[in-house]
Amino acid sequence: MDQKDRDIVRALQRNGRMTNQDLAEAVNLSPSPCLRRVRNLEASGVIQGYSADVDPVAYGLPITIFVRIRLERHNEPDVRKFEQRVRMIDEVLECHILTGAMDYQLRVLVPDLKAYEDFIRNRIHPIGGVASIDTSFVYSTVKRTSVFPPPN
Amino acid sequence: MDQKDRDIVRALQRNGRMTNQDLAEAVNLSPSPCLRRVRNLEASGVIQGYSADVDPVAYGLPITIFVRIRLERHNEPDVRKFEQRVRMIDEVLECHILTGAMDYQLRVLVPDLKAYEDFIRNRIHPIGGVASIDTSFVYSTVKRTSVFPPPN
DNA sequence: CTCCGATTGGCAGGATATGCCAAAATTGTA
DNA sequence: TACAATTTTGGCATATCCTGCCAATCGGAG
Repeated sequence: MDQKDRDIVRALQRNGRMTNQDLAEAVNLSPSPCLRRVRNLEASGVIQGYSADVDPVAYGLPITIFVRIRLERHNEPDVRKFEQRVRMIDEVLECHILTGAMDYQLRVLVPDLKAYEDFIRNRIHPIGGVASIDTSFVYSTVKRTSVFPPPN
Repeated sequence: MDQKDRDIVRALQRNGRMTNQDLAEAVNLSPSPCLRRVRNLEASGVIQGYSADVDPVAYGLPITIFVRIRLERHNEPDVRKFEQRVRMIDEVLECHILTGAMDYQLRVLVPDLKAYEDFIRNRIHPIGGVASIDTSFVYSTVKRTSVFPPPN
């Protein structure tokens, strides 16, 4: 993981479908060693995959919601059960554990408010053991990039 | 934006570098119309781009932070200035406006705590007009996907 | 200066993308 | 229901790109 690897990673974050030839040129390598570095980054798990960035509104999911959830009990079985169930919910694109009060923050995508009500009532509440739910709707997005900051 | 387009989108969210031939097979099309649909989705802005998914720890940015910021004044110039400055900060990968109290939520990536202190002191505070900052560190990530839920 | 390992560059064969045209399917209309 | 206009599809040929192999180069260590 040297400077050249970081250059490659950032170039592929900017455009994950650029040809290996263009990538090689962008990082001042010839195609062969460039491709080998990319394959190494993939095999070692630095590059976990590639994905299309899609406009959720155009796709039909105009409502993004950040949901913060706190559990009643923080014992192993309850935590495990909650996390396992959350992973299976398609509407949940992200779920992080935040330091502090054993809080979860979920990023949820739904087509309308009715779907969000369904999500809470039929997906979250049935899991059980939820102490509180705090809902924050995304009004608009000021910035969204997948390119990591350059290392200094 | 019919069902086939949605299938294409979700397949490319799962693997943004799959060949057009494989994609065509996955959505039951021949390569030609499949590629044309992809190009249309790109040209119409549904597919905004492609990016490599990179492990931030392996890259050297082990600390993810959600920062919630509230401004002192919500007038046009202050808001515009804040958003413009935030967009220029490399460490900020996301910035959303949350409904309710004109709050911002930022996703920030830094190598260590010192860098976060620098970020707050030298990037956020100099903007001015910030009333409060609430910091939540990500302890671990339970789920993270870029594939949208299927439409039902 | 010399040796050794790692990295690089170039080449050839195979796979993939892409533009074009005819065929098929779909939509709207009477 | 039948028909016509439009859209979408499938297949082919060419051009581009990927990828595995081998020799050449680079960078340290002794």
